[in-house]
Amino acid sequence: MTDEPKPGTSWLADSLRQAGYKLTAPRLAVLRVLEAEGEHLSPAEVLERGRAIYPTLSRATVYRTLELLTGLGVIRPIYLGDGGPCFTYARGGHHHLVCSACGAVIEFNECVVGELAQTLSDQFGFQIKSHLLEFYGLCGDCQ
Amino acid sequence: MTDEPKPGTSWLADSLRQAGYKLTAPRLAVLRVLEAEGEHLSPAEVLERGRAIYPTLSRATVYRTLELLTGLGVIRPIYLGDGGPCFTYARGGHHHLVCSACGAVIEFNECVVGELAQTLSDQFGFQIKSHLLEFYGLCGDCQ
DNA sequence: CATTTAATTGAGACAAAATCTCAGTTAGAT
DNA sequence: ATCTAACTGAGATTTTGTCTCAATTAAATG
Ligand SMILES: [Zn+2]
Ligand SMILES: [Zn+2]
Ligand SMILES: [Zn+2]
Ligand SMILES: [Zn+2]
Repeated sequence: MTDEPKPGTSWLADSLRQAGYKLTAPRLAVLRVLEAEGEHLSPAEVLERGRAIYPTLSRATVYRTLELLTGLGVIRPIYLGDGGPCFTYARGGHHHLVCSACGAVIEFNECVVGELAQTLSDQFGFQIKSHLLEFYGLCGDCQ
Repeated sequence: MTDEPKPGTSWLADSLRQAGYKLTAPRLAVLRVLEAEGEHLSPAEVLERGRAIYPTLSRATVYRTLELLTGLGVIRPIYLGDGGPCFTYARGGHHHLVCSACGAVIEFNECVVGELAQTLSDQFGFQIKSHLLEFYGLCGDCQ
């Protein structure tokens, strides 16, 4: 028989477990939501989708779990200019062009911060896990 | 007689006027607050300080004015990890090291995105006015 | 497997932040 | 001076986030 895909085997779940937290059903629901679409999810969206998996999931647990994962540095909040915060994986980089006028967000891939990250790491004794590079301005349509 | 320093003569005021908006007393109060300390101001702080200048300033007007200036691309919201958004001038760059665990924010000055900005500008037809570069990780104390 | 215990939970009260409505006011054009 | 669309404050309303507490539960232990 092949190994059954145990629940709680993922980067996020491992992070929680290694930090000594319990892997409860409500938490696993939140993790599954984040893993299914780990980009730009607002707390409200996490709650809504999480309840599709675990119907009694409470708002408080969503906030508590997001806070927990943020503190562990595996996800992090960002603002996209359209209102409240949303959460994304805190791994590697996120690169956006954001239009001040219409709110459009374009993602790009070129990244130029590798060396700087190393320099800052040394200079400030900071252990860098991820970064966000955003340019603000006007998109073609809005100029 | 020398020219009296007319109200409504500033980068922010000029932006509003040129876009065809009225320069009202409540708006000027908000502008004065932003100009006095144009960094990292939350809407609540803007309201509080604005009322020291124009006592009946309303919360709604603060939000409306911040939204207006954001749409014009002269200020913009950023998230510092400590709660809600705050607003800063949308001119030049902002550079932060943010600790995921304790929320500490360190500012740095080295900037490496000039060329990339030009490239993206050309590639996407985007008119870039400002940028935000943030590194996330653990500060020396929290490692 | 049964017991134990501290971590975690949901519900709902609560607080804070943001949005909306509308009658009255005003900047700026004419 | 007049006019009018833009703008305003007050307060109702909605949305978002926090807190408390009794009940539940994961996981360690024997
Ligand atoms: Zn646009
Ligand atoms: Zn990058
Ligand atoms: Zn720290
Ligand atoms: Zn820069």
